[in-house]
Amino acid sequence: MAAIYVVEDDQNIREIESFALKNVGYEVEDFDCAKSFYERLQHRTPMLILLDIMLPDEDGLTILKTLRSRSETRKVPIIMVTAKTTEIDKVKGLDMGADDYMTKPFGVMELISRVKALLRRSTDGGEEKSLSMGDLVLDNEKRMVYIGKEQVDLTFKEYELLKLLMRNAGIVTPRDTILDRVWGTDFEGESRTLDMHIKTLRQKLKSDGKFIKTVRNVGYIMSSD
Amino acid sequence: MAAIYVVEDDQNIREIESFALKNVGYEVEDFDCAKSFYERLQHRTPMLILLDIMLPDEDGLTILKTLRSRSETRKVPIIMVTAKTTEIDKVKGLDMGADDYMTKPFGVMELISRVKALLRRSTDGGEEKSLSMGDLVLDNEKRMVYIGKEQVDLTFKEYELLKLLMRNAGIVTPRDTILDRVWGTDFEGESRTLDMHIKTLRQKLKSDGKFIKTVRNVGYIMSSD
DNA sequence: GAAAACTTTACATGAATTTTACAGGAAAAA
DNA sequence: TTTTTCCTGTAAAATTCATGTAAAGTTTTC
Repeated sequence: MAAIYVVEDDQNIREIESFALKNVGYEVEDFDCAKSFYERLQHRTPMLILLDIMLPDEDGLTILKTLRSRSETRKVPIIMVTAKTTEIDKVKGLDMGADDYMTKPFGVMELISRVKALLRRSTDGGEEKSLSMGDLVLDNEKRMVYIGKEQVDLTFKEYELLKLLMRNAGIVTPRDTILDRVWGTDFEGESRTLDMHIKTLRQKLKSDGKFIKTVRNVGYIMSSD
Repeated sequence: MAAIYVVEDDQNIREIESFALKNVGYEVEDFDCAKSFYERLQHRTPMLILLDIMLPDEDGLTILKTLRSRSETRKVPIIMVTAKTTEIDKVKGLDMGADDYMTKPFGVMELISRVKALLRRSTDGGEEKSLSMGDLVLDNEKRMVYIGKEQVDLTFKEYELLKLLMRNAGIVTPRDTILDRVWGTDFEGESRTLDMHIKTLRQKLKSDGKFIKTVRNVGYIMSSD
């Protein structure tokens, strides 16, 4: 699971935030300036960012704008944090695309509940976007399949086939149904086409290939046991 | 469907605009002065207005302000048109709430695409100021693309294509969608037009061209890995 | 009317898909 | 159990099909 990045120059506040979040199970990385934050961003994209508006080297709003313009971070939820109540209204008014705002000082509970709410919001919106089974993940947006971190290169039919099987994980999909859904209703004549694709799929999925099981005389089923 | 109103005193330009828009299927009504325009407005509200800044009887900016103050026209998308480049900056600076700006002379294709984009925007969301991926930057305000410091010269379609791909960075955009978004709904027949533009785009982006990946049987995806 | 932008045509290329042919092995029949 | 049958797995060859590319043609811009 990705981490939460805390960007805050005040050491005290940073530690409180960091501690609170770690305490409820999140992985946290913290930064005291924009520079180190940007550097880390090169290597890892967080699942949420807690961003202070006042930083020694760069204005929080500028950072926000930059993050929103980069494809890797465009969709990362961001909570802006500021000390002044007056300032927050100004910031909100600008509507720079932050997902939430908080004024310091704030309670630990408030922080946590806002983070949770935001994460819930950002994942619920993107439902059905991916399917997974164990370490096997099918990402429907990228149209890409992963075994853990490793990317698996599938052709069109292979992908459609796997998607169908994963959608129906745990229940048998008859051959006819597969041919119908993946190849189209009017696929005529007997041939080894489907078997062929199952074979290459199993091969490409390596050890995860065993998730695809043959149900003799009926079809195939995908299940993790 | 509602119409597009073209308000422009120069007969030549008015006819070109009018003709171009009608040609792609819009219903157009045109006016050579503010007076007749206002009269017509009493009876019918258009879905978009193309408004020249210089008119014989009333200043375009005044008209704009009036339109924005009336409840019936407050939300109608408006494109301001002006002859002088210097003037457009002034107008933009004032930020009177026009939705887009164009300087004469402009190409017919640009006009149509801006109209389409604006109509789409008025139903969808807004636009980003700039997009980036690695050292590749697309500046939507300057309407310009850079590889690091170096400026890349793109044609209109190339730019729109790249913008679409970058907006959807990380997710596959199907061919149909691309044709629909960049070329317009009514693009008929199979041809290699899209491939052609992809090819030149890849060429012009040099090493960054590899960010554009083809997803066989589906479309294209832009991603940095 | 020249130049630039865009589209079409025609063909090349190579990946994806299907076919063919046969091997292997589970279930059914003897 | 043994035999037979039928279904599925596999490999290699054949074919199909989507995309890439160049060049010519058309439209648009200036």
